Amino acid sequence: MRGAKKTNPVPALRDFRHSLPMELMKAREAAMARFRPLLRDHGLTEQQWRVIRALAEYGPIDAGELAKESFLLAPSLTRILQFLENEKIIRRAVDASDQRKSVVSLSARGKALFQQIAPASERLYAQIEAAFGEDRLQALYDLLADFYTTLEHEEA
Amino acid sequence: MRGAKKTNPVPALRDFRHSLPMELMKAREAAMARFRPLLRDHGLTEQQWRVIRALAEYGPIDAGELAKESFLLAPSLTRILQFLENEKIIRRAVDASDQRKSVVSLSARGKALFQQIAPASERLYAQIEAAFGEDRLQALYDLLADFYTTLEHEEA
DNA sequence: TGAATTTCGTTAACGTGTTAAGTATACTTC
DNA sequence: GAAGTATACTTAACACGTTAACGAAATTCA
Repeated sequence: MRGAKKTNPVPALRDFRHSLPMELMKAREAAMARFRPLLRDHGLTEQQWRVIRALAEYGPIDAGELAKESFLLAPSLTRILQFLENEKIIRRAVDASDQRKSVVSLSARGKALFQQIAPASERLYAQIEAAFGEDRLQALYDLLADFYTTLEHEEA
Repeated sequence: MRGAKKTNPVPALRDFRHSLPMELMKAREAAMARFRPLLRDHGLTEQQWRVIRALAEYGPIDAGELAKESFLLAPSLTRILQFLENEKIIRRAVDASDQRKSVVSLSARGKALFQQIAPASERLYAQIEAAFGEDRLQALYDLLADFYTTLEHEEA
């Protein structure tokens, strides 16, 4: 199917399978399927892990920044932070200069959890890179970045 | 903000932003953001629309096939079919030769709904194709297909 | 035939995605 | 400095994603 030339220049309706959002979803699902068991072993969801990773990289930051870095909507982040705080994986403090803001950081337990999961996560990632090829993976990254940058800067 | 790398609180992992599942998610989100308003105007979610499209293309099929074509898990499809049946957009009948199977098809109303939405959906799609470029879009399709094919045929 | 197994669809439980509305704090402006 | 506006986060409501368990019909096979 890859290089299939279309004999028909203008089909009435694009083939159902040729739906970009669906292709993106399938690719993402194929990748996530590799990570989910690892996270599950530690009682974490993919999104909770995203928050932990963001905190490990960007240190104590407020919830707004954290939402941007982990690409979560505010309501989702609220629920996730409630869970992580309950599990004592994160800590929260009100920003002294702006009491609306809540500054989030990893607790000692959160940092330990990160250290424990990160290496295995990296190994899985390396496995994917090896299977698909470093160059093609980079090409995919570049196209994806171009794609959403284009769409976001078009504003319909 | 984005570039402000502080001294690591925790030893470094691959740059957080270089997470393929997240890049795929962002690209998908950028695309879906264009379609959601249209669907919303018709009271449909993205997944409900996927089911309608699959039924429009593949005619009456059983729920199992429909789940595969629309890339939905069985429990999600069950809920969606309940909704669509309630709205009289689809019909269901038990398969005569296998009473476990439920054969689903679009009702007249469902077909009309499809005809009403499809052209606008195609226009939005053409708009994306024009903004990003037909050749690059094709390259993206190809890479994505290669990617999940590779991962699925590796089986970890 | 009859019991064990498999398959199809559903229900359940919990977490996230999405939109809208709400609350509290900060900012602006007169 | 009080009123109006904006911002940061939370809550609510509904739909889907994911996993597990369940009931009914089909299949296998003893």
